[in-house]
Amino acid sequence: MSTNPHTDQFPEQSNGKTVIVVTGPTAVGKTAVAIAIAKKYHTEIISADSRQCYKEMAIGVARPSLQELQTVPHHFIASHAVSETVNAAVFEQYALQKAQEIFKEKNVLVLAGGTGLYIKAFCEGMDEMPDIPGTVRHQIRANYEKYGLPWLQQEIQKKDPVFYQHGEIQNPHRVMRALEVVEATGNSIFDFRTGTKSQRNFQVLKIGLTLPKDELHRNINERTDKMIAEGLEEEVKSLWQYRHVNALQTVGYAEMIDYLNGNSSLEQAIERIKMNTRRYAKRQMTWFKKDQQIQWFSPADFTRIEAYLEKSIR
RNA sequence: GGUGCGGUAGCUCAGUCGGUAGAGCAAAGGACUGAAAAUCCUUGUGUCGGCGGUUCGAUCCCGCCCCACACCA
Repeated sequence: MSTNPHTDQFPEQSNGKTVIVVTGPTAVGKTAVAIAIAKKYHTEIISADSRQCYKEMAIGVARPSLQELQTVPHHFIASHAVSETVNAAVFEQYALQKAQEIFKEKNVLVLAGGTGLYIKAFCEGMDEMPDIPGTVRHQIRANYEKYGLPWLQQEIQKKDPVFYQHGEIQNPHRVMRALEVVEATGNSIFDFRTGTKSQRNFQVLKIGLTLPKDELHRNINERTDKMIAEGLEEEVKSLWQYRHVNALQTVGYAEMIDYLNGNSSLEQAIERIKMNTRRYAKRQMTWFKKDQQIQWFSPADFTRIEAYLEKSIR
């Protein structure tokens, strides 16, 4: 009998290939551990970070250093433009494609990052969803800007009463998504969400990194101060024309934009970056705690991580 | 030293015509399948500065003390 459910993930399909997921809250120390694992297995890293993929954003998203990026090949880092549309589905396709390429030469690869939804999309897949014409999406957003949440709720009640009853109707993002799906297809978004997990032809091992809260907060504070010292303000200024795109709706950027708009002092902006990063880390932990496949380690405990991997990789 | 104004939740403050108190922010918990570093939901007991007094009953009134700020000497 097995004492470890994770090694039994996809017994038939594992095919001798293994994806080592390295995840955990922001500023916990994922980069160093991921690189150490990748070096040990002479393989590559696919980032699972929804912000480090933008080539114009480096300082504020804590992109790995040039030296780190040269040590081990990285993918989905500085790979897209801030003006491009990147989302969980785009990531799934991109990462799966990269994984296939890497698996031609190697038996192991590392997927490292803190975006829980992206990791889930990679490991379990997402349901097939219809393409939404850009005009439909823009029209809905424009109306939301103009008339607010009540308009969205009214529309969804008319067009998708089931969602109105069971969906998150306080959440503008979710209502807009549901609305664009009914408008484009005539069907409720619930009809497309089957929740079936895709079978992958690789074994998945999930390593979660965690630290006591006070240590994590110290890391966050130090890293924020470092970002400022390295020129976050200049980076944000250089992206000024993009300040409204989704990529810039990011901790570190939003607060600096506020400051540059004259809505706060630099000191206030820095404090708010630290605070919002703490909150982000908390939200990440809320997501990860539910994932029973994750094996938790301290980032400093590489010996135990190695031992776990050695006994689990097939 | 004198006068004035304060001392209420981690912070900023409201309030109780005397019946043991409430907002914002912070914080905590949670949700989340095409914006996810986003977005959304839930949660408010604290010697009402200290010690006495009046009162059936004081955080509220009275006295003294401590602390902060301002002004006058």
